[in-house]
Amino acid sequence: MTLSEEDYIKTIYHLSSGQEESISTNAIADQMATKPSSVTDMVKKLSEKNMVNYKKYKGVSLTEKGRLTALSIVRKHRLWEVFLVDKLDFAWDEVHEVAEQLEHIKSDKLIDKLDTYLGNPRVNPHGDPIPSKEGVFKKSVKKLISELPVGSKGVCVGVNDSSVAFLKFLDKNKISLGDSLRIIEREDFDGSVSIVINDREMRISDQIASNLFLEILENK
Amino acid sequence: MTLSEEDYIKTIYHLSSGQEESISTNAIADQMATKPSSVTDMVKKLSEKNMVNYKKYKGVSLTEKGRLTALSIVRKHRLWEVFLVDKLDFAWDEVHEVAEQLEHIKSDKLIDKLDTYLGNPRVNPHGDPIPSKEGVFKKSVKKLISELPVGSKGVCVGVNDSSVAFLKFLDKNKISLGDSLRIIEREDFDGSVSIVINDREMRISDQIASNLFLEILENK
DNA sequence: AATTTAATTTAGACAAAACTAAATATTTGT
DNA sequence: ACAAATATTTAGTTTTGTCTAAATTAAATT
Ligand SMILES: [Mn+2]
Ligand SMILES: [Mn+2]
Ligand SMILES: [Mn+2]
Ligand SMILES: [Mn+2]
Repeated sequence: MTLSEEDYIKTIYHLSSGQEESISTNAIADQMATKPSSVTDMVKKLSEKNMVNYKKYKGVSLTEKGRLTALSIVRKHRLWEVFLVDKLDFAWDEVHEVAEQLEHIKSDKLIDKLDTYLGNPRVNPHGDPIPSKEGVFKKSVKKLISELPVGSKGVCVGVNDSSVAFLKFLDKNKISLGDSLRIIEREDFDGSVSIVINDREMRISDQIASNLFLEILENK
Repeated sequence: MTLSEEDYIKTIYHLSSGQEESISTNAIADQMATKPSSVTDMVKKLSEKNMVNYKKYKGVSLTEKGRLTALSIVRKHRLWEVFLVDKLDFAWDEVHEVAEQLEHIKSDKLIDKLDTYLGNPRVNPHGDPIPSKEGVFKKSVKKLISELPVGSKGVCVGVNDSSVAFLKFLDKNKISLGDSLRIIEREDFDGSVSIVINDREMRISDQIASNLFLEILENK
């Protein structure tokens, strides 16, 4: 697999987000900042190599072989991201570009040893799950805090309402995407929720709980 | 700079071993396992970019710009080798191939932080010096035991042959890089050498003496 | 259902980096 | 000095991955 082939496979994987979905030529071209005609060429080659299912004008989907290849690249990408943040002290938003290069280094031994060295992490600095060597990983499911039972644990990954007011509230209360959060108690009366976030306990209203997504880690 | 250009620059640097020497097309082709005609093409391109001085049929040498570029790649290569051995527990002879890939990762921040993380090492696991960010490095005054007179004292800093067999021999005989060593006597008949290493006297064959580098403290 | 619009593929071109075979320059040996 | 051997360059191809422009197919609108 060339670097370019790997990036295509990974993009197709991300666009189909684990599903069997058929991905369009234009969607891939947009995502990769390339031209649809280039995508057609590459997709034909990947089809020859049994990495994707492709029929003219009908879009493309990963074969099982392609899916496993994608997961192996995603595994490398996210392990390197952990390395950059945990060991080299990069900020979480600086790592993606470098990991985009490092994910293409060819050495099974390297990635095994890196995994061990990092303590076999299961998520990257953004909270995305890291597939195992065999391509198994905990599929992440994001849900609103208001929809989750007491005791749930997860990582803040998104907002439902992205109004300035809501984002300002998050800033003021030192809540950032990527923060770990646990639900301690829910008040039936008003739907307000006690949470522990970054080792700090606080109470949030139902309006807040209905606007903040948690990524829950469950077995796939 | 493309990956390929970088490998050419680095090869030219190593073949001229720091000197102003003019390097032949065939020497580069041999070293890189490629064809002389490919070298000619690349050398023309590097000349366009002011990385090398080139005149038809007269060989090639690095410009100052080319030399600094080479040193930056060597720096990355050797820092990654330290990382692989010190942090990931690779053996000496396993690191070069992976470092050959890692040296091409583009990120100044990455290599700065890696350098800090490793404790600003000045040599790689084979005892070769690591240039600073500015391209300055201590030119190694290391010599093979077989080339040194009786009475020489020094520190083991590198190996010539990094084969598994040789590294295993060193392990078995508790010889590590950093150990102090003194040459007691040399047998003319077979070139074997008596040494004192870590207050322990032993005799090593000419083959061993020809593969172990000392950094000299006193020469007498 | 016909027409317009959008998506996709094809055809032809290009740049990078490699190759082979042939031409040319340099070096070596007598 | 000159022929033979060797080194180097040139010319022409190949592969990979990209592009533009044109043709074709599919989808959306009237
Ligand atoms: Mn990333
Ligand atoms: Mn990538
Ligand atoms: Mn090396
Ligand atoms: Mn390399």
